[in-house]
Amino acid sequence: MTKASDRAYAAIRTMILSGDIMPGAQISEEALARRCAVSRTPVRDALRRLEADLLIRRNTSQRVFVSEWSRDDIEDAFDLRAMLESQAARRAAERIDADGLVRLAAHNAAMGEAVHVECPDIARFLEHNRAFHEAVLDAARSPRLASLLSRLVEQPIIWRTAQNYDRDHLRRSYREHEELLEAFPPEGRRVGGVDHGRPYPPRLPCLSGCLSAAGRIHHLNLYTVR
Amino acid sequence: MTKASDRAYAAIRTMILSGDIMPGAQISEEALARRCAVSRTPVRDALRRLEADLLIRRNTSQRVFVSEWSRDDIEDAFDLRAMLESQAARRAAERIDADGLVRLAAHNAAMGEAVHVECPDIARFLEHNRAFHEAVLDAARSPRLASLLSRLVEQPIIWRTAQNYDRDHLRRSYREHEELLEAFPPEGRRVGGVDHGRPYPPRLPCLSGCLSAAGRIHHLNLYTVR
DNA sequence: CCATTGCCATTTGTATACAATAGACTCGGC
DNA sequence: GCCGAGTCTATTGTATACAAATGGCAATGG
Repeated sequence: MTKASDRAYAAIRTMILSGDIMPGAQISEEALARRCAVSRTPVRDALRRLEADLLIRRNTSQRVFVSEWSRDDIEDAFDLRAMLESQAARRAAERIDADGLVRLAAHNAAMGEAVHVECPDIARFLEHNRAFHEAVLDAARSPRLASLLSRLVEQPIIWRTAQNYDRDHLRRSYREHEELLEAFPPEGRRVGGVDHGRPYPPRLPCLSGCLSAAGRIHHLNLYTVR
Repeated sequence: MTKASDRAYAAIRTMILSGDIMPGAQISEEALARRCAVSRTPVRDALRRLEADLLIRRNTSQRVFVSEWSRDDIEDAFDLRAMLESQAARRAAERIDADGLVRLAAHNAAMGEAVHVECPDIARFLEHNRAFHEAVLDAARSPRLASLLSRLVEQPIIWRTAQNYDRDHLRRSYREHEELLEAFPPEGRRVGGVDHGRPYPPRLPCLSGCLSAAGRIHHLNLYTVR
């Protein structure tokens, strides 16, 4: 049996990400407890975690509301994510082992397969994409970076954007992941600032996001050569 | 009367930052509750917040330990802080108002007074330094950025470093803050990508930290022209 | 009509009791 | 002596009762 607080966390998080409770809405501990069929104690626990995730906020008297997202917030979240993912890639380039490179390649290959067919398997693509990013973050070996980034990658606006990717977006992501992989030098060739004539650490790709004039996100990209 | 959970949070946090409980040590909820003279409930609350601050970690069975810091962790924390403070300064440059500029100048002036005398007032310097950074972050108007950064600025290693600044470090900080202030264009001159012949947004200073060979931090700087 | 005050309902904060669990330890069996 | 099963203890997880505080609302006075 999983813990009640974990169930509550997952349930409330899903409610927020899916838009089941609207941004700006107040949510009371008791109401959530009833919906999750647990007592207030694990709900309180879950709310603290969701607060750290920035999915909820508290007013001055500790009442809880679902976070709202202004256009400025969204741009900011993209900028921050871009910076942090770049940092992850830089660190990963210095630390990733042969195994890690294999795993990255496998995930990206699966992404390619999922999208280079008549009827793309979006769900499969997104899952391997997520795993790819997770693997890069893993190779970066920075719990702090992982902790900060996890607060950003699953924000509602980014999550919803991913749901609306079309095939071109997906192929672009795939291609850019390839570039990142090529930029990672193999293990053991990382001394003296040079890797086979190329400077080391390499000039790495970074994430990019495109915001349309209306504030709708067209393409949250992943790794793009800058 | 302040809330018990706030008191517990502050008390435990101080224990950790001051080294009163050693890094790596296990801490039980009940023991903390006794030391803080509150029940376990507010302690649990405090622990969730400290977890988000990365001051504690949990093992697989949810037991709580004070975070440990490897040299790699420390470098990483500095890099991350540098990135995030830079981002804050960039955003602040586009958003800060006349009032904000005045406040920044006042804090830096106070820092200068505190350190350009025979017997520097370190505590006063550090307080205004903190306020200066807070004001920049405030002007950046990004709750997300503020949330991420707050997880990094008060980490034990950085905190202890600040306690050991000597007068030269302090003067260097002061000077570099001046440079940052000069780089901020006044309100109303921020259109068209040019501010009186200088490109806008300006190439902004960023934070820098110096790590000695032994892993001891010599100077955590604040804003340095890059 | 508006502002102020006091009351009430709602919501969060805290303590405590008890349940569940993980890790340590003991005691046999081999 | 070593290994494993079972037990025991320390620690965390959950429910619940009650306390405190906040915000809304209505009554009252100007």
